[in-house]
Amino acid sequence: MSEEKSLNFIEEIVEADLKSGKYSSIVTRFPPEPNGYLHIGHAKSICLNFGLALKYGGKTNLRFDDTNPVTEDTEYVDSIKDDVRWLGFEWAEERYASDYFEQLYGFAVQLIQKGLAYVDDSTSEEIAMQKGTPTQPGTNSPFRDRSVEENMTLFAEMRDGKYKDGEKVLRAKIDMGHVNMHMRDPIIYRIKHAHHHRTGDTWCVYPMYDFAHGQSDAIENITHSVCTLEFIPHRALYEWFIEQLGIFPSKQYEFARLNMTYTVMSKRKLLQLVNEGFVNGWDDPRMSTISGMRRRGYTAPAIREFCDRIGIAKRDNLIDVGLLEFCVREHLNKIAVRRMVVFDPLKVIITNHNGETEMLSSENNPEDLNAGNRDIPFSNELFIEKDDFMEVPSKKYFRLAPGQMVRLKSAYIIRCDEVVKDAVGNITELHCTYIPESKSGSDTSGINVKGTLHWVSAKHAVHAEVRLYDRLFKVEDVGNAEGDFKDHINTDSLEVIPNAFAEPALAMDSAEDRYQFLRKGYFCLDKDSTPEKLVFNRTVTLKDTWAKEQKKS
RNA sequence: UGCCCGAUAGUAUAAGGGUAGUACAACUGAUUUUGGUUCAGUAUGUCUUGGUUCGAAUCCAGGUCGGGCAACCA
Repeated sequence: MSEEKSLNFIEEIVEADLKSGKYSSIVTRFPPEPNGYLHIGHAKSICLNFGLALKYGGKTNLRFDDTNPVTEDTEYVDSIKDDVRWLGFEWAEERYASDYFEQLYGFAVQLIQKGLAYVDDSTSEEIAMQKGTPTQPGTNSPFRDRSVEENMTLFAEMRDGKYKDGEKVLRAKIDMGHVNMHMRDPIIYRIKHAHHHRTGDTWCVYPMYDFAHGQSDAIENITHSVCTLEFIPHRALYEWFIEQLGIFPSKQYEFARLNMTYTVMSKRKLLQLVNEGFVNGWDDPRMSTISGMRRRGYTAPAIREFCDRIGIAKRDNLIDVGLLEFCVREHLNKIAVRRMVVFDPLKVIITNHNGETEMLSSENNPEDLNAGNRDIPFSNELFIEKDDFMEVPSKKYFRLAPGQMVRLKSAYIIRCDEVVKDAVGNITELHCTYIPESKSGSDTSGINVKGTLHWVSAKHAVHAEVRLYDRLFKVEDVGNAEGDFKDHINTDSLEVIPNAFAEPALAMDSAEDRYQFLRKGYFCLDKDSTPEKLVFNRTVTLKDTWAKEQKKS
């Protein structure tokens, strides 16, 4: 049991900090802004942050970074909590940056008193001009040298609602010539007469991210504040505030965010897909959201496994969505019960069978014998998949063809004797004979066949709607593709089979079940399903080497 | 043209001065009452140029390439 899994660079830092005695235990946090649903990229961050605390003994807070009331909403808070729990993690404490508004305001006052912050009357355009450019230093605001007393008065008046949105801001007084743009007197408070989802109308001044995040970390004694690469330039500011305020020295570490092929990961783009009707809501099974994946039938262990396999590093990456699908199949193969469902039926008449219903037994899961067996009715009228018959079979085709034999899974071997067609020449049914001695489990026929097909008895079949999903985008790297990302949407990403034929056992299972429809893929019950009308989502297909073989020719 | 971050098979990720490994993907084959699963195997990689060293993916220097940095967003 020497599974010596190598550490990622953040684990190395944590281990070093623990070993050196800098900390005796760690505290991390997952800090979403409640302005959208969580996606698989957040899952990576969740697994990292919660995983660290789990691995090294510590705790993780869930903290909502709710400093911008105009975009945030409790709907998102609720969905985020659901998703984190569903992924299998428990937070030590549920916190909100808005819990700290009074404290944060106090920090701002401290800065003013130290002469390190000032109220600026410049317009946003003027402030942008003052910033300079990455290659040119900025210039001081004409309001930069207001007295402490004047700043105190003005800032208090801002809080009291004396000014309109945008009329004044509070800025940190650092260095307009700094090479780091974020250190050029960043805005730390702005006026927004807006209703906040938690504090209501108590406040009309709100701190900026940079003046809330690090301080919130410090308040919570976060030891390792892990975020994505784009915050690297913010680190200097993060540390500057902590130092000037003399508060707990949380440290920020950055890793590369997840990018995945054939999908988008930004909340802005996901929101657009929802608002403009390209998908049916945040939990549409084609979305990269956690809730979408959940509805699609992805399991939490599979997503956790995926996050574990992709690793943590600092270089930009584009992960093959195939790896996620692999993890999903890997888990589902172990837990899904097998059922037979025919999507595109072709009728088969067994001419030498008397038509009486015969109950056959089949294993629920060959990977897990404890899953038991279920009964399947067999009779003289069956459906098989149209794909599973070829009048003129191609070379390596070993399904049904005139004169050929195949096994029906868990039933009998049949031979195709006659192809029946309508006036136009379409195949309407097949007449076959079955080999009574070839019954599954007690086969004395001595016949060997290469193909095994799934099937259902026509008169016992239950009806179901099946929704087949494909990738939402046609190009691998959507983020770097030419033009608007919506130009690359795959318009065939949803195919609905309104009336598939399923074996009766399927009607008696529960919503939590995961299925493998034999030779078709993994499926789960959709929330639209009712006892009168079953609706299934295809979670992921089975690996299909036959399709690959066909593509070659 | 300033500053910051990065560069290892197709895609990710290890190796922390001493045999370049693992996973997914690809390809061969075996097994199979799912063209699934499982098993065995094959091919493919250190951005570049110098330097240090007995020895460099690793340390140093220059270059190249990719990404980021100027929202009253987070």
